[in-house]
Amino acid sequence: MATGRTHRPATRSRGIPEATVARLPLYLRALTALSERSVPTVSSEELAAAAGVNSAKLRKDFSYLGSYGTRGVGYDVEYLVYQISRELGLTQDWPVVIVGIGNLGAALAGYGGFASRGFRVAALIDADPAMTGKPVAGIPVQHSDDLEKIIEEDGVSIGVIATPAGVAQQVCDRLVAAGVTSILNFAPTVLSVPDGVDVRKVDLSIELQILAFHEQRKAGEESNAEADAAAEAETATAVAPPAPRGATGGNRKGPDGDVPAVMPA
Amino acid sequence: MATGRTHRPATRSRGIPEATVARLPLYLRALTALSERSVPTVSSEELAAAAGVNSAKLRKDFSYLGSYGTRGVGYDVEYLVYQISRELGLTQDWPVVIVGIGNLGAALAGYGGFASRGFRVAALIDADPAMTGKPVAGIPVQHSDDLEKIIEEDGVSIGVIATPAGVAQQVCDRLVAAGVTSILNFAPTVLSVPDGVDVRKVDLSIELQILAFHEQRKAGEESNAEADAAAEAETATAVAPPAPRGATGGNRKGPDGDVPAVMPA
DNA sequence: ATATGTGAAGGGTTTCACAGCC
DNA sequence: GGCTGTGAAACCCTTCACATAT
Repeated sequence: MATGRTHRPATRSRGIPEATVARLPLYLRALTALSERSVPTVSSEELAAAAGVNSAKLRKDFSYLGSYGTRGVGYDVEYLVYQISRELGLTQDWPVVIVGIGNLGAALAGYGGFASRGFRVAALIDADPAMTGKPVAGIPVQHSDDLEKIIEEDGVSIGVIATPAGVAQQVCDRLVAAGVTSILNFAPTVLSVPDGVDVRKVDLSIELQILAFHEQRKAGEESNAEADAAAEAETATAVAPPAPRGATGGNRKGPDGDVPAVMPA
Repeated sequence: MATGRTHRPATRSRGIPEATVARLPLYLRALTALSERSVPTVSSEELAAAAGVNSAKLRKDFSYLGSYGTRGVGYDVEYLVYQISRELGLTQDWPVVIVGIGNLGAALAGYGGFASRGFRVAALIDADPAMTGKPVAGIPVQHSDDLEKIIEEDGVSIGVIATPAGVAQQVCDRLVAAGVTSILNFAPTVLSVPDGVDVRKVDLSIELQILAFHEQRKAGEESNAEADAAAEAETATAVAPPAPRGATGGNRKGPDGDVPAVMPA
C-alpha cells in the first residue's frame, strides 16, 4: 500500500527513542542561546526550563546519548551543543531544495533558522516560467523542468514541498525518483512514498483545529452562559447535520451530549 | 515557574485522548475530499488509507466520539464530517489575528485552509508603521498599537505569532492580557503563558533537524563508504568539539562510537 | 458475508524517587 | 549539599483479535 510513513519503527534509531529525537532540537536551541551568552554550564533544571520541558524528561533524554553531565555540577554547554549537533547530524552540511515558491516557499527560503543549523538552500524550484530566474531571498528560482538535474548535481537528499496540494504528490514522486529520501511537506495532503523515505508534515490548518478543540472545551466549562449562547448562535450559520444513512432513529449513542439542539428533525 | 505548556493534562478532554484529537483534522480533510466527490459511505479501511493511518487506530479514534458507523457497511461521509466538525468546534466561527506580517505572516494570511475550516482572519497586525494600511491578501494591516482594541472588539481568542523570536514573548503577553487563550507560535522560542492558555508551536527548523537525524542514520547503514567519507570530510569545516570542563579524559562513556576521529586532543 | 466497536495485550513515553558521584 | 543517571511505576497510545451488529 505504501502510504506515507512519518515515523519509522523507532527500534532503528540506535536505541534513541523517537520522542527524544524530536526534543533534541529544542535542547540545542536553548543551549545555543546559553552559549551565545557565554554561560559555561547548566543544570538539568535550568536547561529544562529554557527548553520548555521538565527536568526528569531532559535527564532521561540525555541518558540515551551518554553520560555527558557532571553530578553535582550540571552540563557543559559547549560540549553538549557539540554532542547533540553530532547526534542530529548537523555537523555536516545538508543541501535542501524548496519546491513551490509562493508566499510560503519564499518565507522558507528566507528563514534564518536553516543556515544556522547546517541546512543550505541549494535551490528554489517553481513550475511557473514567469518565476524562473527571479531572485527570492537572494537565490534565483529555477524551473521545475530541471528538478532532477538539480537534485543529482547537488547531491540533495532533503526536499521541502510548498506547492499547492494538487501537485504535491507528483512533485514528491519526482523528488524521490531523483534521489531525495527525506521530505518536509507543507501541502495539506497525505504523501505516498516508498519504504526508506521519511516524510514529515506541517499543516497549519491542523494546528489551528487542535487549538479550536481545546478552546471550545474551555468555553463550555466556564459556566459562562453568555459565551456559550453566542457560540450556539453562530452554529446556526454553519454545516447542517445530515442524518446517517438508514438511521432508524433509535440506537445512535453519542458519548453523552449527542447531537445538540440545533439538529433538525 | 509558568513555562509554556503545550498539552493539557489530557484527562480533561471529555475523555478524548490528545492523540485522537490531533488526528481528527486529518480524518476531516479526507472526509471532505470524499464528500466533494459525492462518495456516500466509506469503510474504516478506505478512510484510513486516505488519511494515512491504519484502520484499527481510526476505529478506536472514532469509538471515542460515539458509534457513528454501521457494521457491515461503513461510515456515512456527510454525517461523519458533521460530527467531527462539531467535536473540533468548527461549526462555529473562530476569529483569528495574525501578528507579524513578514513573508510567513503574509503566507498565513493568504492560506486557503483557514477560511474553509471556520477560521476567519479578523486582523493582520504588524509593528512596522510602513506596513499599516497596506493590504495583504486583501486585508489591511493594522498597527500593533491597536492590538488590544482589535482583540477585544472582535472577541478574538486565537492568536498566531509570526514575528521574529526576539519580540514573540512580549507579543504573547499582550495577546494573553487582551484575552487570547490559544496561541499558535511560529517564532523559534519557548513562550511562557499562564495556566489556561494553550500554546502550539510550529518550528520549521526543528522538523528539518529531525529529518536530518534519520537521514544521517540511513547514510551510515548503507555500508556506502563513499557517502560516509564525504560526510566526514565536511565535518572538518564545522563545529569543533569542545572538551567537557574538568574532563579527566577517562570515564566519559558514549553509547558506542563515542567522540569521532575529528576530535582534537 | 462484511465491517464496526472494543476488551485485552503490547510498546512506548513520562514521571517518580533515589542510588551514585562530585 | 547538590545534581546527574536510572531502575521501577504509572500512564498513554497502538495493535490485535474477535464479539457484535447489519
